[in-house]
Amino acid sequence: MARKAGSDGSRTAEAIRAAGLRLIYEHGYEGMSLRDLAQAVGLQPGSLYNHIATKQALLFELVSGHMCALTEALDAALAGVEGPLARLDAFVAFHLRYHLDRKMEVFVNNSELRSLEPDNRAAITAMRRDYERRLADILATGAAEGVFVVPDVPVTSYAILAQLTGVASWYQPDGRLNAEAIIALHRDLVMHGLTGRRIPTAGG
Amino acid sequence: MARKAGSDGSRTAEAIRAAGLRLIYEHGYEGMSLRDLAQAVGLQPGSLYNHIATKQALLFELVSGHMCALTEALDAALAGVEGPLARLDAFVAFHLRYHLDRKMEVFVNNSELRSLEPDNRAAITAMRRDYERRLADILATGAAEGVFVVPDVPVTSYAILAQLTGVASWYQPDGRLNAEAIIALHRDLVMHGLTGRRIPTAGG
DNA sequence: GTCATAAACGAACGTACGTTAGTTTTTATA
DNA sequence: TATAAAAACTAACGTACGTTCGTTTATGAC
Repeated sequence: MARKAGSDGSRTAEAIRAAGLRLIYEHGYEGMSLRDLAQAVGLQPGSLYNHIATKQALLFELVSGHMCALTEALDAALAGVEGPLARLDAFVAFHLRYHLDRKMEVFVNNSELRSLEPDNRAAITAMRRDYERRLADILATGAAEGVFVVPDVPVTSYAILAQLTGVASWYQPDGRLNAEAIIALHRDLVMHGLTGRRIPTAGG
Repeated sequence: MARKAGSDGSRTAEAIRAAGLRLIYEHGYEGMSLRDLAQAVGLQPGSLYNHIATKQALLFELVSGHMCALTEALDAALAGVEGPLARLDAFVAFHLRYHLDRKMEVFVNNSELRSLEPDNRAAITAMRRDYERRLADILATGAAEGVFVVPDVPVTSYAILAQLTGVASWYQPDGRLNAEAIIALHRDLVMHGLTGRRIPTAGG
């Protein structure tokens, strides 16, 4: 046997990325063997190299792809939203909604930074800073306008991000609370935490 | 060569645990080889087996040891503290202080649960639930007394825990803010988030 | 219809892995 | 001081790893 009937490079590449994400999520980067990955997509191990350069390159693709999509989607969600209160509200809702359905991406991004080679890790770290800066800017503006109480912008933004991102580690789509309820709960926690007073929300 | 002069079993075992924690933190459980570990403590690979049963047993020892010490220390910190406000305050301060200096333990506990064999993972998960229940109890009591606004106890406790535990991922002892400032910032965030009003603190 | 290329195959290379076994030397007990 | 136990050694077992190589078959452009 050689090339299979109906085989399509882009579809195979996508299947490799999907199975790779799942296997790294389940076993870790070092714990996933390329033989396991090949079997998951129905290939021989060597055939993977028609679609990936190295195992390390696959990890970097997965992690950087997630960061790119995340930042791009955030910018779209914040476009046209004015004022620190509304922008923070939009940030919280976006970040939660985006992370609720991507628990594998989130876990891999947080636990496998150490498995990236130095240059790759530096690139991802820069992308994370870029994303975090958008929240920090909202907090700084709100603090300057007297809307938020922010004793320290970087630490406060880390605290908020940790709280929101943490949802990905326990959320189940068929769980007790639906996504909207979870978002509302976190928005209140964050808003009250920063303003020290209850904020009336449109939803009631 | 055989047994070394001055060698002491308990001291070697402790060195193995310390080096094992660091290596798992740096390379992950699968990424740490027992040959690396042996070299880190100045032994031949086979000699490790005088002190550990298997590589898996070492991981379980590290993770469960951390959870035991954490829960025990929390109970000591909460002993005699009365009332949900004071108990939440004590919980936040304790959890942060304990995690600030243990970033390796925290990371390993959060990222290597998947590397535990099923029985071991179940045991650790039970210990985590036991710890989390203590926070949930504080929140439930506070909500019943009308001190806290808690639309959902489990999700709120996850949110608070994620926020506090996240500090371990970026904190540096020689960083810009000292531990006390970080604790104060998070205590305010949590307290205002739950009460919707500013709480005067003893420290000002 | 020809033919370059894409996409798969089977087989292997060299290395590293967790673990076991048997041996040797130090320490502690009586 | 004899001796059992502790704690190290050397050596090796069988397996699995990431990756490379040459080959084979299907696809798509002219």
